This record gives sequence, C-alpha cells and structure tokens, in this order.
Amino acid sequence: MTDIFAAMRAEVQAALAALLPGLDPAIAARVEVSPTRDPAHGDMATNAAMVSARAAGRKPADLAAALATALTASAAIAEATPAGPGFVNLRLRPVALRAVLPAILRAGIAYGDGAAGGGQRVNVEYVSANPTGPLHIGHCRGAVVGDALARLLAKVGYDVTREYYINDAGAQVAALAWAAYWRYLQAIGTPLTEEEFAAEVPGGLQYRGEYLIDIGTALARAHGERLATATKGIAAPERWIDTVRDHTIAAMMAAVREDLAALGVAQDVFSSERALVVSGAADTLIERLRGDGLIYEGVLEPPKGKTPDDWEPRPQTLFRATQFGDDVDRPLRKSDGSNTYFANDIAYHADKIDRGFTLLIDVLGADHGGYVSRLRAAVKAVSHGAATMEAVLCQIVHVVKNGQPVRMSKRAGSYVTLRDLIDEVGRDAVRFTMLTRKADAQMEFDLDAVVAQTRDNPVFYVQYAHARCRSVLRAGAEMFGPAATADAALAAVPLDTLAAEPELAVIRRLAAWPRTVEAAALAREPHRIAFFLYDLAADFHMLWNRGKDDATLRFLQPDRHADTMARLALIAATATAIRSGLAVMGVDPVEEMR
RNA sequence: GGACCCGUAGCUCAGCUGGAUAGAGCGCUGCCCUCCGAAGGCAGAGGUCGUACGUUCGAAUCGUAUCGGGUCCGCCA
Repeated sequence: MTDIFAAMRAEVQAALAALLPGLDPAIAARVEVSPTRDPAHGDMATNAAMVSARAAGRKPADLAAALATALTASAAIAEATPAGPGFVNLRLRPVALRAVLPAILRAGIAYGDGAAGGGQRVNVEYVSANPTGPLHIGHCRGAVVGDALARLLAKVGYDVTREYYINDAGAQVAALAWAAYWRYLQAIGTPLTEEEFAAEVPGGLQYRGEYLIDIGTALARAHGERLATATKGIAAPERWIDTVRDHTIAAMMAAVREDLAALGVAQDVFSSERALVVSGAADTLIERLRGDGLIYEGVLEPPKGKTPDDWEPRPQTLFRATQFGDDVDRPLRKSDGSNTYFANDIAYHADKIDRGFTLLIDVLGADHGGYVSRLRAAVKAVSHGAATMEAVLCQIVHVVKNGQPVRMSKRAGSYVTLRDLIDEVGRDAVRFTMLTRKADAQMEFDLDAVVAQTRDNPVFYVQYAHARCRSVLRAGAEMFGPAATADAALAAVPLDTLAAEPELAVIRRLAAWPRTVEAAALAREPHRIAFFLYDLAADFHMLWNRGKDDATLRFLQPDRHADTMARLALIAATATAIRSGLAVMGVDPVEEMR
C-alpha cells in the first residue's frame, strides 16, 4: 500500500465500525481522510464522526472524541484529537509518515498508480480536426488535454484507447479537393488565373493556403497532365475528384500525424468518417434506430429569439433526442439527402460502443458545447444505457507575444500553427503550459512568459526542482559512490533524522500524490497534476532555501553520513514523484538547467 | 427566447466533488547577499468568493432566482 491516506482511511473505517456496529455501509463510504490545511492540525483529518453522527444518533463532537480515543491505539498514529465541529485530527508517528519514501523509491515512476478505473474500457477521442490544413494552436490544447487525460486515466487503472476521428466526409473536404486541384493545375502550368478557376468552383475556392502547393506538385508528378483537359483546364470532376481528394487527405493526415508526433501525441486508432459512409455503416445505424422507433419525419420550430433569415419550415428526418434528455430532436439528413455530421457521428459512436467501450470521452472545442447533449443522448439510445459519453470542453487560447495579442487568422503570417508554437518555445513548455489552466477556462498563452526562468513560470519552476534534485544526487554519488545512492539502496536507509518541518512538509506532499492522481482522473481534470507539481516544487525549493540560512539543513553533510543518506532518500523520492507527474503530462524531466 | 461554460485579492488563476481562520504567483510595502546554495529569500498589507434567497451540524463548492462575460442554437464540422 503506497497510499497512506487510503491506509489510514481503512483504519478509521475499521475503528468506526467497531464503535458503531450497525452503521450503514453507504455512510461509512463517505468517510474521508484528507490532508490538513494547517500543519498545526496534524498530518491528516477525518470527517468520520460528522458524516455518521446523525445515523448514530450522537453528537459529532462526542463521537469524534470516542473515535479519537479508539484511533490512538493504532500503530501508525501518534496522536488523535477531536477538533472543530467534529473532525478527528491525526498526527502520524514519524515512522509511518516517512514510510512513504521507501515506498516511492521502490515504486519508481509507477508511484501514484491506482485501481479506481477498475479496468473499464474507455475511449478518449481528441483533436479530430478536419484534414483541411495544418494543426493550429486551438487544436493544440485539445491534443495536450486529451493526451494527458488518457495517460491519467491509464495511471488509475482504466483500459484506455486514444482515438482520432478524421472528418473526411463533408462538404469541406470536397472544397479541399478543389483547392488542391487548383495547385495541381498550377503545377502543370495551367493558363487559368486564380479568379477564373475560382469562378468555376462550387462554393468558391476556399483553401488558399500555401501548404497545398506541395500537394499539387506531388499530384502532377504522380499523374502528369491526365487529371486536366488537353489545354490544362478544369476537367470533369468525376475524372479527378476521388484521386485528388484521397491523395490530399492522405497527405494532410500525414502532416497532422507529424505535427502530433512533434507534440509527443500518438493516438492508437484513426477512424474515418468517410469510411463509415462508404461502407454503409452510417445508413445501417440510422435504419436500426428507425426500427427502435427513434426516428421520424417532422418539422422543427425555429430557435426562439434568433430566427435565421432564410428559415422556412420543412419536414426532416429527426432523431428523438428529447427522449434521452436533449432539448430538441435533431436532424439526420440534409436537404440534399446526405447525412448530417451528427448522423455520421452517431454511427461513429455506435462503432466505438460495438468495439467494447463503455465510457466514451470526447475532448472538444468549447464551440462544440451545444453539440454535447445530442451526442450524449445518442450514445444512451444506441447503447441502451450501457455506455456513457462525457465531454471535456477546451476553451479558446489567446496567444500573446510582447504583450500584444497574436491574431488567429488563416490569412497570411499571423496564423499560428502548432508547429510554429513548438519551434518557438519547445514541446515540453507547450504541453506543460496548456495544462496550467482548467480545460474549460479561457487561457492566455504568453510566448515570453513560458520561457521565462522565474518562479511564476511553472514549467521552469518544476523542472528546476527536478534538476536541483538530480544535481544533489549526482554530487551524492560522487561523495558516497553510485551504488550507495541508487534508489534501491536509498530505500533501505534509516530515515529517523528526517524531522525538520520543511522536510516533513515535502513528505506530506509526496504522500498526497496517489489521492491527487485519483481525484484528477475521476474529475477528468489533468490540470490538477500541474498544480500538484508546482506545489511540490515550492515545498522542495523552500527546503533547499533553508540550507542557506541554516547550514545544518544542507543536504550533503560529508561528516554526517546517516543524515545525508536520509536526505538523499527524500530527494530521490521527490525527483521520482516529479517524474511520475511529468509522465502524466507527457513532459520530459530535465537533468540540469541550461 | 433557450442550452452549456465562467464570475474568488489590483492582475492571472488554484481551491482536493460539502469541512476548520478561502490559497499561490505577479504587482505593492518593508527587510536580507564580501564569499562558500540569491536565475533569489523572509515578512506584511490586500477578498462580505457577482448578488439574493434556500438546502444542513457546516456552502466558494449543492438548488432556485437574478446580474455580468463567453460559446452555441435546421441542411458547418
């Protein structure tokens, strides 16, 4: 048991059960053992007396007193005192508290792993950008949040699959094919001007970015002039559109994967919307829902207070989303007879359910917030309640440089691609910074601040703590030899000299890591990991700084071997916990600051 | 008109799913380096947690209402 909070909770529950034999298990389950806010209150506190007082018909304070007396008998507890409205504060025997250090050193980076996920199969879908252009900074947040969430869920025992849904079936992909075709015609030397070409494109020429030039060149190399007319003009679309579209999507997805790889993100599965349509899976699913009586032809009311100009009532194929908690029934067919995005997305989520996932987590942009309720309804309907769908919404990121906002326009220059961002500040800084805000809170990404070497930059502050740990361990290895300072050796070292308050503060923080991981995973909030690491780093730097005022608190004391080894164990455990946390964030720890 | 998200210190944000005197960084004020651990450190001021009711032993946290900001609202994805 490496989670001493869980261990103490079990002891409290046992003591409570002995005190109140008939206690409802549901109440016992509400017992918590949590860190105290104030060290003066001890190491931990439990609410056991307060949650069970009513059912027991006793006053919380009396029950707390009785519980405190009972807990005093525990081998791990030095002192148990009733406090406040019915808390029982626990001060652990230093031996019990320090025991987390060897536990960490033995567990290594696996420290904090848990079983709360119970092996449940969960699919985390994230990024899922249109393959119509390079990934930009908006996609970046979803990529980092999704990836970190997947790692976090895996750490607490979920069976996680990471997935990317390629939106390659809609009108935008047709527009992309036309745009690539334009670059192809240019590559073979068409006499057409861009305006002349654009005039012939249904819906106009939409994607004018330079990133399609290479694709046009590649098409020309592979197909010569066969995709154009004899005069290098626009051929009938059926002669080229499949070829151009497929080539372009493949090329864009290759670029997307490269960008993701540069960010350290690698999904396990890439699913194609187009494949669902082509295979007929989408239509089959719609018919299945129709068989369940969940589809009908009907007319929707226009949204109140905001009627579109071109609104006219029209019968549509509708899914009975309102039966599953949505506000309005949702259309599945466009007026041209093709499926709406939602229709295909139902089929896609049904496919995930068929593949055995019982928890579907979609990491979406906040502009998709209005889409969540219909999707959740669809998942409920398709799985007959066996699967649940959750959404993690990522709010917009504003990029700031030199105090000035960087505009997000697809037109020249000011478009911030994911690659630009990584090149500018580095992969680890991007990832860490993206996790320093709750996903559903807006974020300002200050390009200058994330590379600043100051305390208010958590990336630096946490890495600096790890580098300092490693530096001390290197010096320790010089002094005592590498064998003596290896984790396995330090795990066996006597620790009773670790008694100074700043040392205990670090130990208490380290002890809280498993419960922090579990809570973050259950709340689907990977940003909590970043905040934990910042707090741990702060505790560690404080300990380091004590050495400046009081030389006896410096880590390496050549003439006091036992003290030094104990401190090295503390430092090695700290470094391990930092690495454990950074691993969840997908950030590489550094050995030294440069 | 409706749905979802957000309102916490001057600023940027945490707050462990209902717990004790609401925290951190920046900024501000005052101290602390001849050198050996100052890319800093210590201390302090600063908040009726948007507002009002309610739920209960107890609310920043849950509910209702309301104000303010954001996102979205049939054939975009």
